[in-house]
Amino acid sequence: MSLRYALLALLTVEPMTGYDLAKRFESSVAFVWHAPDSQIYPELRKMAKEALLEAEEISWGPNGKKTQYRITSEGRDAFRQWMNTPLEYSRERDPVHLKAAYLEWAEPSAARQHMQAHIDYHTMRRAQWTGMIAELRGATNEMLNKRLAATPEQDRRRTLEYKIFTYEGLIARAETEIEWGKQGLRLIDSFPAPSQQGT
Amino acid sequence: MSLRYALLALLTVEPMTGYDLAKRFESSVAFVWHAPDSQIYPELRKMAKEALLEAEEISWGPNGKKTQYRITSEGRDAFRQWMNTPLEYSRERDPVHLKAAYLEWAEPSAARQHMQAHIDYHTMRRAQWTGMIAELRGATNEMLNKRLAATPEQDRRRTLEYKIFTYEGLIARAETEIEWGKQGLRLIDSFPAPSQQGT
DNA sequence: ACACACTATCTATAGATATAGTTAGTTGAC
DNA sequence: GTCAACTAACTATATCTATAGATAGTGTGT
Repeated sequence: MSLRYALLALLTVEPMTGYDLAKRFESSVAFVWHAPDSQIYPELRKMAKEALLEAEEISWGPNGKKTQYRITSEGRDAFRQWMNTPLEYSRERDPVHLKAAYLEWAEPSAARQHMQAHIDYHTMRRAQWTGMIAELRGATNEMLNKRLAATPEQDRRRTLEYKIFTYEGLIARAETEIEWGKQGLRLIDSFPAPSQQGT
Repeated sequence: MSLRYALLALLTVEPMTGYDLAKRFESSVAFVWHAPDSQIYPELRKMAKEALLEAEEISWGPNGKKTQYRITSEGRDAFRQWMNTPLEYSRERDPVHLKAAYLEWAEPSAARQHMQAHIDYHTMRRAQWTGMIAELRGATNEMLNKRLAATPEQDRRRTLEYKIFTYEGLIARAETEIEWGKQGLRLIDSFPAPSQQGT
């Protein structure tokens, strides 16, 4: 349901093709949303049909062409309206904690690996976010610069600060997960070798 | 993909009907997984066909009957194997942070409401987990007591500690989110009333 | 001239998930 | 006794998501 709003968000900066958007979804926006191109292309067509986007055929080389999508004012309205609508907190789906709750079923080495993987994953993500904040603060982020160029001067600080705030939240979350993972490793190591269990 | 393992996890304690499981999914396991009964019943039938579960017809009242599912040794093996398999960290899908990144599009009152809802939601969850830990420590949790009764004495501490550890992780996460939400409120309030933007 | 990586798009399929019903028996309260 | 609330289970539909692969043009280097 949020895919379309993630697309709208990106298209508020500048018109893009499905391919451009798919690439963004692999990198910059991937921090909060992921979607494969096979989901993006149909959604764009659907949104164009609903007049949230305007499709424009652009020729590319002698025989090639591509479709660029530009957000319409309806699209902007829809996005703004979504932004003003409260989120529903949907039901949890958390395989990591599901496994953690039954860790006595795993062999200690596997249990350690789960925790280590958790630590590694969130360490990697923390590094990503930290890098993003540096980019934002150093004004070296291309998307943000384009966005700021199209933003009234008095709103630029808010735009920047909200993005930094978002990444800070993600960093804080990653750090919490890393700490939890370390605590898990200590807990696993505190137990003596287990008997065969769960039969 | 994890639905079946969540079901297996519950069925390692005792045989249950689809209805029992659906109820658990609304309460105790809901902390990590949610599924409606319309997903649970077919999955149980599928698992029975794959010999992970054994279905048994039980009469209930004069005319009623129900189907109770009991985990088989193949089911236990499958669960144990899953527990020993590393998790794939799949792509993110995080509407909260998606919105946060574009908060300048929301009216300040709506932005505040987002953050307040975030704080409220995680405050509620924290209270739930805290209560669960109290139940676990006080040995007043029915499922856990049944589970422990079927666990060899020397493994009971591990079983208990892993569950507490899981909830502690969820509490830590909730607290991080609450802090982030508060920080968000402060940030929103630090800005002067915005001009109409994003046109 | 050809190989290769990249850009651009689309299709098919399977599986997961959400929402909303329908049917029918049981149990307890009034 | 009958109504309501609960137990039990199933079905249908729509949407979302993942995975995989097909097709075809572009641009660069050799």
